[in-house]
Amino acid sequence: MTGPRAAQTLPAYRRVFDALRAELMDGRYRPGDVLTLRRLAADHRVSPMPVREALRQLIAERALTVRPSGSVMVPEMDLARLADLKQARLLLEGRATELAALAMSKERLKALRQTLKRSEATRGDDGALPNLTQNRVFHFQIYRAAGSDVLVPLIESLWLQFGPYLRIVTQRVGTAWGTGDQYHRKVIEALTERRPAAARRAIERDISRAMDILLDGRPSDIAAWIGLDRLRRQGLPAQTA
Amino acid sequence: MTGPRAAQTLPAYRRVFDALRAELMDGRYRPGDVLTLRRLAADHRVSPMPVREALRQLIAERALTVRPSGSVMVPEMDLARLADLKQARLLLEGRATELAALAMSKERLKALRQTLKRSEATRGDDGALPNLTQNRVFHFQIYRAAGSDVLVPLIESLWLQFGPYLRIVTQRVGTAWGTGDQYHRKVIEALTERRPAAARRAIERDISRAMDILLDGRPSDIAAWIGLDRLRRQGLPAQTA
DNA sequence: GGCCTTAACCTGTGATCACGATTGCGAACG
DNA sequence: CGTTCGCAATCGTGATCACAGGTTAAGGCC
Repeated sequence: MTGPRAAQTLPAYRRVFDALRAELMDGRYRPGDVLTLRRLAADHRVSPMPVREALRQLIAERALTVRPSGSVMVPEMDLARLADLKQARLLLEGRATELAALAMSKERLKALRQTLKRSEATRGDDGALPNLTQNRVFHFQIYRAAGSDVLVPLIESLWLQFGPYLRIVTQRVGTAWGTGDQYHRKVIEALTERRPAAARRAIERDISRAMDILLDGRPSDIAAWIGLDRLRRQGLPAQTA
Repeated sequence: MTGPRAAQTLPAYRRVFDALRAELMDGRYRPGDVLTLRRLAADHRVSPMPVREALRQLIAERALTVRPSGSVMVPEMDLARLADLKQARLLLEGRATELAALAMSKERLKALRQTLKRSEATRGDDGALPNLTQNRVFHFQIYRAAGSDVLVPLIESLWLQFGPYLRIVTQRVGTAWGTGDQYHRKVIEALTERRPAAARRAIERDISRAMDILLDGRPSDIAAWIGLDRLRRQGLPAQTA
């Protein structure tokens, strides 16, 4: 278990990378969380070395940041940066959706409708996690259909950056998140009719809705989400700021 | 020389990363070049380990790709991907320039004009390398002025991707590259007058001009640039395809 | 009793080693 | 002379170890 990938086996650093990436994008980590090498190595039953390689990749994607001491943590960000991320999302995902409207095949449209159905079916389940995953699948099915191998990785980087804040959305809106499916329906409609501008506007509304919940001027929710750990790190009693 | 950064000393993997990144962006490597760990380690007088970390970051930025065997190489790309990169550049750098036109300060404008002067001064020097570097400095001075910490890294990723092909431009156009400065003058003009739309159009023309040289339907130049190594790798006699 | 010091632990960094897959070069064969 | 086979050098991967900076918490001193 040491040489290059043995036929079908992925290298250890790849497995760790994929696992962390998915967890970050689905909001399983919280801003400010510190990831230590030996801890992650023990979790994944590998030596610290493959973990280092995986973390380096995630750092390059802006999914993680390096603290002055050298340790790695999930980025914290202010409202200005979230607004910046929102604008970048509108730009890139809007364009990708336009391109998808021109290139979308019948098969992909069918698969997209199935994803929407699955999302509606899991609504109201125990946690927000399944819905978040379904939402991610929905969006990237569209973006991949755009046929741009350049845009998709850039968009993935954006999702990795706001991923740790994404769970706030589902926590806040609760069942109201189900209405997100309605935006998705509009997107599918425009894609079916091959109307790029309409599809872009629909996806922009969906993005704006989600990001505006974070930007809503109610920092108490963000504080509740990221604050616990930060307060705990500072040794203060765990009470809301 | 082993612990975390000793006050002012950057870690080894950071030094290797910065060096490789600059070399890639300025086109010092050719598409298809294979980078081996032990070779780079010897070049930078470090062990293979810091090199691995540096390469992982560059792979995540799409500046390098992993071959099936696991070794790392400078990506090769076809015209379709170059066209894709061009579109992404127009989108992201166009937007960044718009933002810069609104936020550009007098000091930054002055620095920008100095960069242009330096570029005009080095025109006709021995190699194309100084001009490429000046060109890069010029563009990123603008993009950084946009004030978006999200957009700039994405644009950097794009530059890293077409960097290995960039030298073809200067090889082809020769002294005609000097006229690139004229496009840059137009950009400065629009930025000075705070006209975002005009600034975007000007930078788009500059980008299109450079990328179109690569897309010009004359693959012989690209073949001459990337072909030597590829042919050599395939064991064929080194003659133009 | 409060504050400062100090020692032990934990962190990331980097080198070295072992292992197996890959690659390339040379020889032997067609 | 061209092709193919095989061996040897080289490659990437991953584990282990040593080291130094940073953090924490306990213990001693004022």
